[in-house]
Amino acid sequence: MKNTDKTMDQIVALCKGRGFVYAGSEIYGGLANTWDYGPLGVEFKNNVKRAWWKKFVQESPYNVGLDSAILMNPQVWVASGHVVNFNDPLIDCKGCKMRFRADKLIEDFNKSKDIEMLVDGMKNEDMSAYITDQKVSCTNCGRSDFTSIRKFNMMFKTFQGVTEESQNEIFLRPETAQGIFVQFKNIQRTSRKKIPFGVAQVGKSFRNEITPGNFTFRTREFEQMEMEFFCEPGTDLEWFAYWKEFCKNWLMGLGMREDSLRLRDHEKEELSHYSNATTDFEFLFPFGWGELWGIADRTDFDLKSHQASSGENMEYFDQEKNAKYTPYVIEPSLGADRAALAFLVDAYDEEVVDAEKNDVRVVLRLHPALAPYKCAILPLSKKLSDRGGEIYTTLSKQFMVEFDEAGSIGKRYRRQDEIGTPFCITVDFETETDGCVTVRERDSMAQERVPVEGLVSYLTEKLAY
RNA sequence: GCGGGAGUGACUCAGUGGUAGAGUGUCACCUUGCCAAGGUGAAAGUCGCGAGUUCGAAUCUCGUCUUCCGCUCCA
Repeated sequence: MKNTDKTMDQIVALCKGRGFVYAGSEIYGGLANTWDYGPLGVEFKNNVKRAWWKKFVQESPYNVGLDSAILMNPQVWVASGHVVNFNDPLIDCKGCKMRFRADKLIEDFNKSKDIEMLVDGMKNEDMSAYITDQKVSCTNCGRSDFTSIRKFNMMFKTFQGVTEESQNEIFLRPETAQGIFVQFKNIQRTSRKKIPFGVAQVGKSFRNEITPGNFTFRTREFEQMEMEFFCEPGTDLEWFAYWKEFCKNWLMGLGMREDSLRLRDHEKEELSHYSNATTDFEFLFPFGWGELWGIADRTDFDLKSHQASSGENMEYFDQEKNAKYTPYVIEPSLGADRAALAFLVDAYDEEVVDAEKNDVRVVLRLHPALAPYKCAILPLSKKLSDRGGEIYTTLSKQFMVEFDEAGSIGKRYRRQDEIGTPFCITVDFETETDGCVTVRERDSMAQERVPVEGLVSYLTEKLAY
């Protein structure tokens, strides 16, 4: 089943119906584009994050972790360029009330007139003047009568301080990366890491997106899994290629399908102000290709900015080479919610069992490492519940497992298939005499007889990744 | 913000003026002994909210809120 044959509605329905993701604040009518991860969703998303951490921190000889604060000194965002650059110049057509991004409007206008011009970096006043002078017209109604340009900063603001007079305006971080940069010296010193090394972080970020949507794909509150990899200038492109491959392998290792993924290198003109190479990992969602993972060579932009802004020396001293330099940075930045959604979409499958009876088996073919439950214990009869309960107690010390004795065995298999449980264990009447249970595998539906004593090691081996 | 849809039990919907119904799902009991839908029963909705018209509103009118899709993107 191809991803484009699926609909987001199917995914959303499954998520809500089985407790992966609910709409936020639902009893109050909701709050647009907020989502809560339910009992299965939190397991699943945690597994995604855990798998990432395992690959990028635990198993990596280069990397260490960090968990920095969401609230930071506002000066951080001045230095990073977010105060200046992280806002969109919005402009409204007075005629039809359509809203545009001023730079986009000019670009589209120029394109239609075959005018070559660099719009990026234009000041708002200049854009305003250009729009008036050139009689740039509204792409919707054709009139050229616009409001002035208003800046729309995408950072969430809040206030710190108890009394109103003492309150300081601060921001919720729009990316986790800066937390890493500002702690670069501390981390380097205390971890005794030598360049090249990386710092990984998982955490919430907030962006006041003008257009959120597509379920959990673009939300204003989201979770990132970012790494900043510090390397010697000149070796950055090499490392860029290395991490690109590394990231791809991680996705493939967790069962992402090859035809769901494509890599797109940014053109020179497309690169952001801090980058000299960027590659987007795009995933084929039911609504089309969407960015999943951005890998950027951020050069020494951030460390240099913070050094200039804070006065703190951010250089690294290479003992071996007896040289001082500001490291270059490779940043693979992945959205945890997006990654989770991508794996979910990829895994979703409908299997027609009997077309005449309209019988469809929904299977979530999740990689076992990502599945909320690793295994379900299903006693064939309620008379076997006690034995099943004992097995549950044993296994639950090692794995996230479920126990279900309600309904026919077939129905219970279906329930587990739908939430991606890779293994089901049935306790039957032979269990008492031969000490074995039947382990049934989700995708192949193959069954195997396994001794109860050997279950933990059996599953451990099966679940290793 | 603009344009267009939509709000009835958890889900899908029926009900167009006489004060709510079905299927699915959930739960209990029985049945079932390895791949859904067998039986009996139960819980669950002030029909988004407010006002108006009317003897009477889920149903008509107005307002309001929420949500979804599209538009301005890039984790």
